Amino acid sequence: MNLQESGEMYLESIYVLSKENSSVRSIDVVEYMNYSKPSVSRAIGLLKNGGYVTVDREGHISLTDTGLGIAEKIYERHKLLTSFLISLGVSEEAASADACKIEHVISDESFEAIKRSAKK
Amino acid sequence: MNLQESGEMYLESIYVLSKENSSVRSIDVVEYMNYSKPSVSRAIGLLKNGGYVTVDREGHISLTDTGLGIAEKIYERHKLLTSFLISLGVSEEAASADACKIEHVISDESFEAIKRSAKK
DNA sequence: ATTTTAAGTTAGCTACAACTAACTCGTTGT
DNA sequence: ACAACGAGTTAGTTGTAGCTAACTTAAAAT
Repeated sequence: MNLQESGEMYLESIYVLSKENSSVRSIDVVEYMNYSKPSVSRAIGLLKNGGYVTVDREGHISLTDTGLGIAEKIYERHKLLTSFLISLGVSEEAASADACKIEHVISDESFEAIKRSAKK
Repeated sequence: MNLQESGEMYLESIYVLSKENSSVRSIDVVEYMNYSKPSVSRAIGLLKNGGYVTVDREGHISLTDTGLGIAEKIYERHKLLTSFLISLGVSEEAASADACKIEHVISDESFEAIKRSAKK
């Protein structure tokens, strides 16, 4: 199973929610992402199927090692790309929205280059 | 008709091909984008329908003013984002590939900010 | 104890955008 | 004249990823 952009968004959302709350259920993802319950249900099913999350009998969603790795990577990109754009004078809202798009499509090579340049 | 990312790619391709050759037909787009003939046929139909291109009875595709405006905008983004990434030490191939993704999703605000920073 | 609510699932729809197979139709070659 | 080829279209399929409507099931409230 190869993860699509949408899968990465779900993992990132679960990751962020995990940091804010003690447990994450589908309904939390529904509210956070503003998607319908069936859309989230289906997506979580795919992520479970692909070995990116586990769901216990109470519906608590946990990231697997693989899932956590991806979520952390995307989240790091999101934060860094956002602050990079802000440093160029972009508004917070636009920076975050654009980071959200770019984080899924940029190569490791380009991301690392931006990261290096931002560190200086 | 609201233009999707794929529509922008077609317009950009037609624009680039127009600069290289005297006329552009569907088959040229097929070869350039490495898509099937029906995919290109359908896409050109949509672009024609949306007022982005015209096609004469010999199959020669021309950009309308609207289509040209979009193509130029995307192409400018492509060039600038590519050279921006290259200036950060990214390889030409990765820079171009990433620019190709980012050019469709970045906001005007962020693009202008990167443009300003690249000019210095 | 029964009703109501919350959470999740099933079924089926829509849109986008690629694909193959097979067709038309006009130009070129023999 | 007719076969072959090139360009384009039609029909139908696939995959991704949203959606609504309607269902199940378990927990909470009356």
